[in-house]
Order: sequence, then C-alpha cells, then structure tokens
Amino acid sequence: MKLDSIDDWVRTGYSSFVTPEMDGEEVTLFGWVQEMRDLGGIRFIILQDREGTIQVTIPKKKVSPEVLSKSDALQKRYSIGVKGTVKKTNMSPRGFEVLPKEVKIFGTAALQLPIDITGKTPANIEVRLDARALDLCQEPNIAAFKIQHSAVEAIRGFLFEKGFLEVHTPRIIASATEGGAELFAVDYFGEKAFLAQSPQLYKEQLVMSLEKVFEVGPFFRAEESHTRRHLSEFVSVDVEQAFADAEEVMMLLEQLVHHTCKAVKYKCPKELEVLKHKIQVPTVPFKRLTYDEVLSDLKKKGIEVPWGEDIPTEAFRVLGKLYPPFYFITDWPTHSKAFYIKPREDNPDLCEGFDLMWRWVELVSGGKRIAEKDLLISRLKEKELKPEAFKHHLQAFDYGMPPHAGWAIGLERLTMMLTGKKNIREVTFYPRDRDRLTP
RNA sequence: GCCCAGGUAGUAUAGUCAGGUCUAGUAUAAGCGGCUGUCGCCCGCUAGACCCGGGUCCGAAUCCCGGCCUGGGCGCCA
Repeated sequence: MKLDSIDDWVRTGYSSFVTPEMDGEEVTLFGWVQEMRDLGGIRFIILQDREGTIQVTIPKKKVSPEVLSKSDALQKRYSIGVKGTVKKTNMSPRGFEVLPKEVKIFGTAALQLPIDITGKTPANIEVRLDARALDLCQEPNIAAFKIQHSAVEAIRGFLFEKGFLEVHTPRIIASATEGGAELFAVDYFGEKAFLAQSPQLYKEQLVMSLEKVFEVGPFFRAEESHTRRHLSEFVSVDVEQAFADAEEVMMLLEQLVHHTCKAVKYKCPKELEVLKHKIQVPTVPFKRLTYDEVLSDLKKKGIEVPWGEDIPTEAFRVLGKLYPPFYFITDWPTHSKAFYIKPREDNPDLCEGFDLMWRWVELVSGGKRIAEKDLLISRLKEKELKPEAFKHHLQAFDYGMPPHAGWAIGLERLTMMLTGKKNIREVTFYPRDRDRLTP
C-alpha cells in the first residue's frame, strides 16, 4: 500500500481536546484505528490516541469517494490522520462525532494482531510482554504509566521545593558498592567492571558538596529472584541529606508519600477510573514500629522469629494486615543491615536503619549513615568486605563528612501501590528479570 | 537455588481426574458476504490448535518417563 505523507497537516489537538461545543468546527486528528464497526450503509471508526478515543463516522453515501475508499482500506492499528467536521449528536459515545473530509493512512499493521487490543479477550502477561510495544497501546497500560509519570513529577516537584538538587551518579562501577546483592559484570575496555546496584556511596559523597541530593534512575541486581515484586533492572528514587538524622528523613519520606498519593489522586482521576483503582491518601505520621515490637507482635500471632533474623515474607503478610497501609520498621539489628548504616550509640547491636512497608511489601529502605571513617572501616571488616576495595569512597571521609541520612524508594513498587497492579512487570515498560531479557 | 502448578487455533479457554462419536467444543480475533446509528453492533459462511521426544495400550489431547517452555510461592534481595 502506498502510504500518505503528513504534508502540511497539523494536529488541532488530542482526541480529548474535542467537545460537543465545537459543533461545526474543522479539526485535524492523528492516531490509530482501535476498532471499526461497519453496519453496511454507515461505518464507525474508533480513533485512538494517547489521551483517549474519538468516533469518526462515515455515512457511505454522503462522504467523498476518496474518503470512502480510504476507509475501505483501514484495519485495526493503522496509523491515520483525519481532517473533518465536528458534529454534535447524542447518538455517539462522547456526544459528538467527526465527519471526515479527508483521511490519510500513515502506517499499516499486521492482519492478525498477537493480542486483542480492544480488551475483549485479555492475554496473559507473558504473551503481552512478548508483544510489549503493541500491549502498551492498551488503555489500562497507558493509564498505569501516566500514573507513574505523575508520581515522578510529584516527587521531583516535592524534592525541588524542599531544596534538593537532582544528581546523576555512575551506572558503571569498578567494584562492589555495598556487598549484599549480586552484581552484573561488564567488560570495560578489557577491565572488569559492574553495573551499579545503587548510588549509595556516590550520593553519600555528594552530601559533602551539594548537601541535599536526589537521583531517579535505573539500578541492577543480579539476584535469582522469582517473585512479582523483583526485577533485575529497576528504578530507584534515592535521597540523601547532610546534617540530618533518621527521623528527619523519615518525616520527609512520609510527607513525600502523602504528597504523591494526593497529587496522583487529583491529577489522574481518569486513569484511576480506567484501572478501577482508588487511592487512599494516607494520614501522617505513619506508624513507627521497632524491630523488637514487630517480633513480639508476630509472636502473639504465632510466628516465632529468632532475634537477629530477617523477617520472612509470611510474617510481613501478617504485619501488613495488622498495620495497613504504611508503617515504618526501625531499630533493626545492626548486622542485618548494610555496612554504612549507623549503629545506635546507646546500643550498637541496634542500628538507625529503617524500612517503610506498604502492606507486606518493602517500599523504601533507608537510615542514618556512618560518618566516621574508623567506624565505617570496622563495619566493613565485620561484613567481611575489604576496606582496600573502598579506598576511593573512604577518602571522602578525610574531607569533612557531615552526619547524613537518606533512603531509596523502589519506583515500580510505588507504582504498584498507586495503580493496584499486582505484578511489578505490569508497571515496567520493558521488564528485565531472571527469565526475560527481551524485548 | 528449592517447591508447586501448567503447556489445546492469533488470543482466551472447555475437554485430561475415571483413555474410545474428540472427525477436539466455545468465545474473541482473522477472511468472505449481508445490514444506515453502532458503541463488547448483529446475522450467515470459511479457514485455524492438542509443546517436543519416547513408552504403555487394540486405541493417548487424556496415563507413564525424559526434555523444553511458562506461571506462582519460598529463599536471596530492595
């Protein structure tokens, strides 16, 4: 098929821009054929764009032969342009329809699409991810990612307002940043390098100069996780603040979560409606539980966790029901947290690390950091990490490291909370996990 | 890494337990035809599938073994 050129056509607006009050006006619309219903003498084309759908009506005897033959050729997902007149009528979905004077075909599509884009026969997540570019055209997916966008916008706005500077740290690093999670190795001009699992050490160094920083970006974990809440590549919203303790950044965090829920609820009512999801804006402050309190609560529920052990998923599910929807867990055993988390001065077995839980899912991890070089070195050794491997980071502590604290939100987990999606891959454009590297 | 479940047209499923009119049903998508107010349009027709390999049996989509793939749970981890 010979495709049309866009020529001098300029879009008058998205589908959502047109209203019944524009009766008689000429509009130029761009988008995709979502559906066609041909009743014989009259044909309805549902044109879809990012903002929604619009009905283009073709009374076959009344339109020009050119428009009729163009519309004969149309199929689902064809990318098209329509120049036509708005006509107010209560017979169409949005109280008006567009009667075309000219139709252009910009791009064609396969006859048989791998998934049903009208949503009548929903496909499995695996099939959808294999055809992700097409899958993302579906309204619920557009809605979910618009919500994610609004969340990021709200987060940035909030942090800018609080005086944080947005920074960018390396994705390619020379050695293990913090132990714990496994790293992906890459070849760096013949030298062994790794993909960063977190900006932790860099953002700590940056508080020496910029004081209050945040970063939004992808990080990589080579864990063999096989769950609905883990990815090999995920987006982290990292914050670090100089001259702050754990409580100060926890307050910042709960305000941010509150603000983000409110912003999304206000900005995305249409998207939430599409997803049939309601956002409950949480009240602040969030419940603060110590690790010891959690253990005793669990014991009352018949779950014994030996002191010092990590809390198993089963136990988090119980806690999630006890303290919905958000709660902090503080005062973790020092040895259970990363080496840079500050042990409590009055009891070094406990530390100033915290987690923010949403139901049973860990949404945010943070804490007050160690600012004293000697203590940091001894913590490295306790974790069986070699201080030598961290010499470039450690040297920063010779130049006036301030007390500081921070946290990191898993953006996709936050989006799950905001959209009601139960699988993290639903809210990731092109998810990477143990079993998926494509598309 | 461990455990559980499952692979049937483009998609989603029924059938599998109790092997035999299963010549594999249905919906949706696709093709053709019809229809001037659809909005999950409707009606008729057409084409389209039992993951791979081996075994048991007169007979396997169905039972057994191996493989591959997928989903989920746990662990790891955030």
